Amino acid sequence: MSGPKIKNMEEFAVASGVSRPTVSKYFNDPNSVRKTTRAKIEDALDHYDYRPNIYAINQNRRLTKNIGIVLPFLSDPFFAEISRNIEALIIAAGYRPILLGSQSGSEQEVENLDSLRSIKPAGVLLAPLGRTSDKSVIGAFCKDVPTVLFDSNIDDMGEAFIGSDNDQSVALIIDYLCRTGTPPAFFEMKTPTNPNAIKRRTAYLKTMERLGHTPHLVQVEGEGWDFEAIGFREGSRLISDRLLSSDTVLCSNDRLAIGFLSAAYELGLRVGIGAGSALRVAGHDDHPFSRYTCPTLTTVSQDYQAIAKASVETLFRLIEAGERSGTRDQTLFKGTLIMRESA
Amino acid sequence: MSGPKIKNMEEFAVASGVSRPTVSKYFNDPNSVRKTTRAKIEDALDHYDYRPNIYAINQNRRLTKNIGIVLPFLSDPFFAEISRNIEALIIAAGYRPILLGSQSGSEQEVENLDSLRSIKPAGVLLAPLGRTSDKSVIGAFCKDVPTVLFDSNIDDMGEAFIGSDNDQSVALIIDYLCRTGTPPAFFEMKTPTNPNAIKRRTAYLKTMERLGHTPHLVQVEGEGWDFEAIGFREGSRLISDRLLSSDTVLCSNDRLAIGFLSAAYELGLRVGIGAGSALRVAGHDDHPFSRYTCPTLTTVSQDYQAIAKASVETLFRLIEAGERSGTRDQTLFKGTLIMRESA
DNA sequence: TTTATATATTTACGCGCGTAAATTTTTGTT
DNA sequence: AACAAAAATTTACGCGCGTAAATATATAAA
Repeated sequence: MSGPKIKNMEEFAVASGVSRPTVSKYFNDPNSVRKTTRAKIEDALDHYDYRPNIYAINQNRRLTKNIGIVLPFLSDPFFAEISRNIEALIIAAGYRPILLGSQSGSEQEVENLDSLRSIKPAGVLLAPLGRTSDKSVIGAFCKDVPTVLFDSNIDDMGEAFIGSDNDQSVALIIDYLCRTGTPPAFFEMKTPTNPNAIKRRTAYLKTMERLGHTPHLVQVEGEGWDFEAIGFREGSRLISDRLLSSDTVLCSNDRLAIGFLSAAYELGLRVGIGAGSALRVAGHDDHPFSRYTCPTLTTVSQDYQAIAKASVETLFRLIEAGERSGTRDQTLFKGTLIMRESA
Repeated sequence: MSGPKIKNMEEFAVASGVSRPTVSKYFNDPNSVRKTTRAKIEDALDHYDYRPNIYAINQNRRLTKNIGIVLPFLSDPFFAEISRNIEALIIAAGYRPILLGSQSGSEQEVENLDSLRSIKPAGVLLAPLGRTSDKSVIGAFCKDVPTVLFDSNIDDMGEAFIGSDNDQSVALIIDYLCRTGTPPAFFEMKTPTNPNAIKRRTAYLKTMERLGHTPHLVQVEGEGWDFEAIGFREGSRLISDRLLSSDTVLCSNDRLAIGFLSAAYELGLRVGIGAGSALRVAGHDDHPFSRYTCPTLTTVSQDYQAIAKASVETLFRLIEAGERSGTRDQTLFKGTLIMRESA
């Protein structure tokens, strides 16, 4: 790590006793050069610490080693967890993750794709905003850049979709709730922010019908990503005004449930499965915090790791194939029932 | 947005009827060209949609428009919130934020700085791991790249430090707790992961001494960033085994407190300020979730927005000055007492 | 050893843009 | 209308690297 400063690949080639094109080849893929040559280069590498100029590399390669990751909202623990997993896998594969969040809406989503385009990424992992996404822009982008959609599907866009099976997971928890008590009402936002909400609503209606129960949607006002606040505010209102038609509430996601539970606690309403409880509350996602609510939250887990792993692997398969497959795979992971104290 | 495809600045210059160097000047700073020229360019801009190649630009500029942001842990809600604020400010200033997390330790922190270096950033905002950071590497980095430290200080490194005043905030909440009940024990990890923990411990000891109370440190085992789990596990143990010497517990941060509260709830121990409560629990940070715990968490807030704003502004002042100031500013924001139900 | 094959070297060009210097054109002032 | 100042143009070079083609050398099999 000492020696005179190395300015560029030319100088480094001289220092290592190898020609520049060969050095270039090495950095492109260390295994593409002979063992003895590799040794020379790597020997020089820990004498002179040199790194090829990233911009010069990317300017001349048609494809970079950049992988774009576009998420609806970086601060949501679900997406934070997903992105952590995805980033680790991308780095392990020798690529560079570029993480972008579309928090302020579809304009920013478009802007994110635009700025990714100018970065010439090898591929992109996109969790679209969903309902509010600009479909035509996303469609055009997917045509130009190998893109795998995850978390939230948009029909026929991207080369594949990886997500969780909302039909299955919602049916699973409804089934459980019905077996152990009153059929649940469904607590959600009227115009939901998070991508899977509509799917879950539909799944709720379908499952209730199948089981022969009358569905009951509780659709509350609220916008943005501050779900706990919405769950708390609207939960308080529903409880105080006795607007709940069932003693069992299934929330569209755990963050709403967290707010709801907090409201119930504050109003002295006892939540849980035990005798003496007036209300059961369940969620969806197995959010990192759902095991620390009071009472702990019964929910359906999404398999974060599996979704991350499958998404990354699918994208790399796509990149390495170098061509579009023609078909569009959909992989849906099943949810698992997480039985805790709240329902 | 139509017309024939534009490949490079040369072609775009022809299309807009302006010379290439002038176009280059425009993209560098739109206000540096005459109004009529700017009009021509911007006119062409929405006919031909062209964006300069980012890699070619950055290769030739000694300084890019990239700003690095290095955080200890991206999934921690505190850092998620901080980064959201910082990113918005950087984009608003016409720069490009590059967000990196050092979750797996000091090696990754070093790697992050290394990879930032190769990106020729105009400046870097660094929230170091703290105790475990490799000081010599960080010191060398700060010499080469304009760097502002925030959240966690390392003596004499970087051009400035922005953080919160742990002495003040810890004193504030201890003062409150003492006025309203028993002096608090201090609940923390024996070898803390998060950067400010040691400062808070010291502040606790100092304040207790000043107030004439015997301090009581409750230092528990645990590693990593899963603070809620540690708070829950160790909280359960302390409560079950009656190891708490005080009926008031101040947690080193809100996430530990969240786990602790959950443990207390599960064990049927009533937490709060009201009569009939056996324990008071307080936290530190005003974590986004602390208002939804049961009971809601009394804590000291850190001014996320102020820290983000001051950090970014300090960095830009540094960048625009173009030189090192010689002095090293420290800005410490005061905490505010957030009185809720838990203490 | 000879021979076929794999790998390295030499040479040369191009990527898209920043930027400097000299020159020409435009602008605003008197 | 004349002039100085400001801005645009022309010309030319360089950044650090990818990559292609022709050639030379090293390796492994015969």
